[in-house]
Amino acid sequence: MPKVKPETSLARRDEILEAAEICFARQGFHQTTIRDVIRESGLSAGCIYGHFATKEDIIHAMGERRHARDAMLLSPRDESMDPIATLRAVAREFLMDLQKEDGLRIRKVGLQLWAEALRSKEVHSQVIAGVHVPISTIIKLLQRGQRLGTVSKKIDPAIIARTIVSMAQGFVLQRVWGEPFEAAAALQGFDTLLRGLAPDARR
Amino acid sequence: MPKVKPETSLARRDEILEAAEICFARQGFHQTTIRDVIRESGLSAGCIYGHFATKEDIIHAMGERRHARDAMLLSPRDESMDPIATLRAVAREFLMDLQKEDGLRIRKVGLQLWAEALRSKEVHSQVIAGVHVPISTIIKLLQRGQRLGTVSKKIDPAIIARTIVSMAQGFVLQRVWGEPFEAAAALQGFDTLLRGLAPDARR
Amino acid sequence: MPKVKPETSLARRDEILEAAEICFARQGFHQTTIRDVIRESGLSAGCIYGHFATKEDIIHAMGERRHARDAMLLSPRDESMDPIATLRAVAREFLMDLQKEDGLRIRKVGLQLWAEALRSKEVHSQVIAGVHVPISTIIKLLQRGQRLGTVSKKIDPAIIARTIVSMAQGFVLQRVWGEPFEAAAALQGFDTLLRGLAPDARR
Amino acid sequence: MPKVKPETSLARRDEILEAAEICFARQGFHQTTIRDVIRESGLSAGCIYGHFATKEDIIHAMGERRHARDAMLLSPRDESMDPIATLRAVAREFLMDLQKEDGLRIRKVGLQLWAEALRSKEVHSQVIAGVHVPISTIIKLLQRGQRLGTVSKKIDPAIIARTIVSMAQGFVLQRVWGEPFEAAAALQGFDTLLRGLAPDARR
DNA sequence: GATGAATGAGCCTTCATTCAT
DNA sequence: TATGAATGAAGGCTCATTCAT
Repeated sequence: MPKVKPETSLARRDEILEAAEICFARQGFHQTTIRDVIRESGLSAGCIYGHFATKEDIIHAMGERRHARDAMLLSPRDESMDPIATLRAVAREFLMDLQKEDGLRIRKVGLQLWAEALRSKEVHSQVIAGVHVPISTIIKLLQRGQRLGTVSKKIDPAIIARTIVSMAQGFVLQRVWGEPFEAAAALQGFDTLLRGLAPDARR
Repeated sequence: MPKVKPETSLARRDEILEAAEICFARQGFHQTTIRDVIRESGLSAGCIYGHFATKEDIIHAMGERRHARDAMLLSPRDESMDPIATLRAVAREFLMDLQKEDGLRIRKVGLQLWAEALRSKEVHSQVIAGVHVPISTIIKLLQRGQRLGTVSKKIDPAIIARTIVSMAQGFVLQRVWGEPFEAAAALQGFDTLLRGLAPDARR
Repeated sequence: MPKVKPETSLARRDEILEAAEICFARQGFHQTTIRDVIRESGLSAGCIYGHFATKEDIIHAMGERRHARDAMLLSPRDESMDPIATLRAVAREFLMDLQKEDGLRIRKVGLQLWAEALRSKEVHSQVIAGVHVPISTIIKLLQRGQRLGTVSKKIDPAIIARTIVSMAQGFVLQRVWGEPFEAAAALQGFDTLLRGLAPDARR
Repeated sequence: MPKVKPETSLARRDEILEAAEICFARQGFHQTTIRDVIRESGLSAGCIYGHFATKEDIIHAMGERRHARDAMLLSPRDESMDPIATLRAVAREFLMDLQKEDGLRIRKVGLQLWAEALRSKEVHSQVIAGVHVPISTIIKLLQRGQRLGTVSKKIDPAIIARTIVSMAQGFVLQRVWGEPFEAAAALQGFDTLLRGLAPDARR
């Protein structure tokens, strides 16, 4: 559909997405008009429609962009480290990113996408795929922890992975709403959960 | 604004909200047209606008409705029970509600509201108020737990309360997306966190 | 069309017209809603539609009302007086009426009717009929003046009658717009015209 | 507000106003729908709203247009001529214009504006401004006439100016209603008034 | 007769998208 | 490729009118 060769000006595409992201974070998808994106980007309608077939298309590209950013944030790292420590490090990085201005902005768009996933099959797939990346990473870490004996063998890695991701999602919500839930505090909450993973934690 | 006397037929108002909820859950606020609500409710445009001044107004009323439902779900209960057990019971009830058809439906609308809170001052207030109800309930339970010695004195009740709420929010997200994260599994994850609250849990 | 016997409650009809007049003077016909009239009259929609078949009907009744008032204002008087003096007396009375609050109000509605006459055959007839009353009265006065020798025989009574009515209409316009054109000044202008009617006025 | 650059195609703006004028003269402002203007102009809704923010805006622009046309009609002319003769010439031109098809049409819209002036502050200002142009022109002519001795020193130029304008307004009314009051007849009436201005006209 | 909730046609306006330049 | 005026389907909302009580 895009009428220009993809490689010719990915820069232009990015320019558009950047402007769209600003608008989407500020007003949501459906309150953002193409004219808003035009104004924000300084480009013209024709130009935007040369790079994206529909507004929906821009939303999908936005989803990909978010996905890519997350994948980078949660990319594979030093496998020699202790799994629990790795988990904590990743969580820390994730939470720190939420403190930054543009980390927050993309999360606001992310929340829109979460809602949009209820309506759009395509966005739903993106969101689910996006969630499965950290889940499987965490599962692997927990399994390694169980093998190493630092994680209780009684817990189900799949369940805990989803639990951890849930917590992260909730942190995101409270952050984008501007609630006073800083990275340090969130990390304390996370640590409490980690404590519950210890092999001999009482019940 | 309402063109009919407020005391007349709150039932009619509810009828409209019921229809709107079905539409909103299915298509989102902005994809739902008043015509959709008209079709779903079997009423006329004029009648709807006799009870709500604008579409936005319907969204706000929807927010109140959700808020009310949550408050009921998390209403005060037997104070003689062990705080941790109480916490677990509330969590259980909340998760069971998510399994039911209309519990799910209202959560889908809730997700829309979470997103809407980024744009609308009014919805934002509602959402924040809605979140503060369980937070303060949980804080009180944790403080009682600390006094009774069943909860570690090292944890900060406010932080843990927010962490628990975060987890719940994440559970909701995964449920409304149709992810395979059932109540029982979610409860296991919750229990893991509770374990981390125990007074002598290792650090 | 009115569903109540006409003689039963002309008072109720008048009540409605009174309220409508207030609304019409304030907002014009088309900006006035039936709800406005309902609010102003303290009656109900059903009641109003029991006395008038349509909103258009109310406008027509309004026209009749205005017509009647004008006919009264310009009703036949002492025929023994000097025609020019009579003319002046009528003009004076007319102009004084315009200084009064409710005289002004009905003229505002009258202006709406003048405009409405362009669209509605029915209102057009009313307006024309309303204009012909003073015209024929004035023609008769001028003809008598010509017979008596106080009015130049060179002038055409029909033309001067229309000219006088034109002046009066213009006075009304400026009054309803709130322009500083008081009765006394208008009367001076009128006198200047009368002077031009004198049998030996030079040219 | 305009979504197209203001300098681009004033012609298009005029095209819209032309179509609107036809509709307004035929049906009045409030009976004219945007659809009517669309049909009459052959343009689209979007296009019209690219040039005018609201329907009200079109009405205001219409007022300006009428104002401009009047100013042109009554524009300054040969100052060496006798003031009374000038006055008569202007009146003549004005009355002849009323005989023409489009002169009549714009006067019909003018009548709507006169009525609208009761409701709209903005239209009111336009109408008043429009009326003040001829008034001040006439005042100056009369004052010059008084200096030259062709106009009685006893009359108040301001009052007579308003009187003359009143007469003109009344002529307009009768013309737009289709009354048999032709330019020649109206001019006779006007002459009668002028006669009353002569220095030695009897009192 | 009176009430007022309900009706529904239709209005003004927006906005995603196209296309001649 | 880029531009931006133009398109027109569709949305939110109003309001004259009806009718069961």
